[in-house]
Amino acid sequence: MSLAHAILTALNERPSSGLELARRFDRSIGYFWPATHQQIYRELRDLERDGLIVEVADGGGRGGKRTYAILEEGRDELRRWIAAAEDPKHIKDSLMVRVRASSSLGGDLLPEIRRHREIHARQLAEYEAIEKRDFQGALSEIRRRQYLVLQWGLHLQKARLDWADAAIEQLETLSASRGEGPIAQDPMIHDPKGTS
Amino acid sequence: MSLAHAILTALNERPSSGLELARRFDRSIGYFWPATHQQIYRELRDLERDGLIVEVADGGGRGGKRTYAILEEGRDELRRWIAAAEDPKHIKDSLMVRVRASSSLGGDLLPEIRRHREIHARQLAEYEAIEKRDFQGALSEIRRRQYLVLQWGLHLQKARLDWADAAIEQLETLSASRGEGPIAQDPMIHDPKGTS
DNA sequence: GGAGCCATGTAACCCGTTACATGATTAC
DNA sequence: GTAATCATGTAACGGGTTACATGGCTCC
Repeated sequence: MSLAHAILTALNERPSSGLELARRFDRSIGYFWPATHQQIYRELRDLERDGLIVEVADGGGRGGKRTYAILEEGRDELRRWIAAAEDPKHIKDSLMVRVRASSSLGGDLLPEIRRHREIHARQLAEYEAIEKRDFQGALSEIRRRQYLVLQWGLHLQKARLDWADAAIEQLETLSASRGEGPIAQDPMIHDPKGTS
Repeated sequence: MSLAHAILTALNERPSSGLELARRFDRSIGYFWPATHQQIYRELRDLERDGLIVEVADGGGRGGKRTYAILEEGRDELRRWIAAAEDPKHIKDSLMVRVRASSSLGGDLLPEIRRHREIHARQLAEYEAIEKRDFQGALSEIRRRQYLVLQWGLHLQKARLDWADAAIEQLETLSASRGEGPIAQDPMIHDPKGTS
């Protein structure tokens, strides 16, 4: 239920058209709430219908640029949402499921983990470049809060990188001691309490 | 597209009924691929239709327990999927969007961040308990791979905890120096290159 | 025979994904 | 005038969420 709120946040910073929002979502806000232009257009329609935003400087329908701005009702809704309690969502991570699957089925995950390692290293470098470029020296309060968001990105990518490095090391020493192949014939795994 | 694979992974470890799977998904596998019983029943139906699993020890329809086991075709599909390249998915994090929103709208996020801190501290403690209980001393290869998955859980919760602690500290020193309330009257924010 | 739980299932809705369609503007 | 790009939009599908329905078993 929060693509709407992410869009309200973006429009609260600056009135924008759908495509401008889509492009802004490729960076900054989109790092933590990605969205395609199709989703954004649908949501803009709904937000306008609900009276939280308005179209300004109308430029007609298909093909013409439509710029939207947030209304006071939209800010009210944003304030309400900021203050609301909302638990962190569980993260889906197919790589972890595959590691788990490989523990009973075998298979060489090293190339894939190395590939992910590089992706996270690149993302980390990108965040660090943003940090150097935009968050040096004395910061306004607004900027300091934006910095907090970037800091989470840095933390997350570092954690992924650390995990990948540890995993690569552990799997290399494992595969050095034997040839690859299925690890277990028996599908049952060791599970002392039957609660796995 | 990988709830099916998560279920195949679970069934490869041990044949199970729908509800047993749902319960197993509340722990272990479900930490990285959560699923409700409704999803699981739907997926079991489709997997059986596609010939990747079979019902064994049939107990009739509504109200009777149905136990499923993986077929060799299911294992083939799992092997194929383990080896396939699949990029890490972007993570949606509504707390980060709210921090960003609060940077132009104001609002006190400290209570919410403290609440999240406690949730992550509890989850970390849970993972550490599992580590102590199940991953001490010499480990089989199977168990070592399962340990890798747990290690990612530990990394992730530690990163969240660290971020929360840093955020709490920074926001406390900020709010100590002024009263709460909107930070900016002007919805436009500082954005040197217009690329935020 | 009713309360509570185990177990499977249906239905409606929302959101995200993918593929495609169409109009407007600019560059040559 | 046509190709490329900007910009908005439609349609179909699939997965996840929530609420609810139903049958069977056990305990008292």
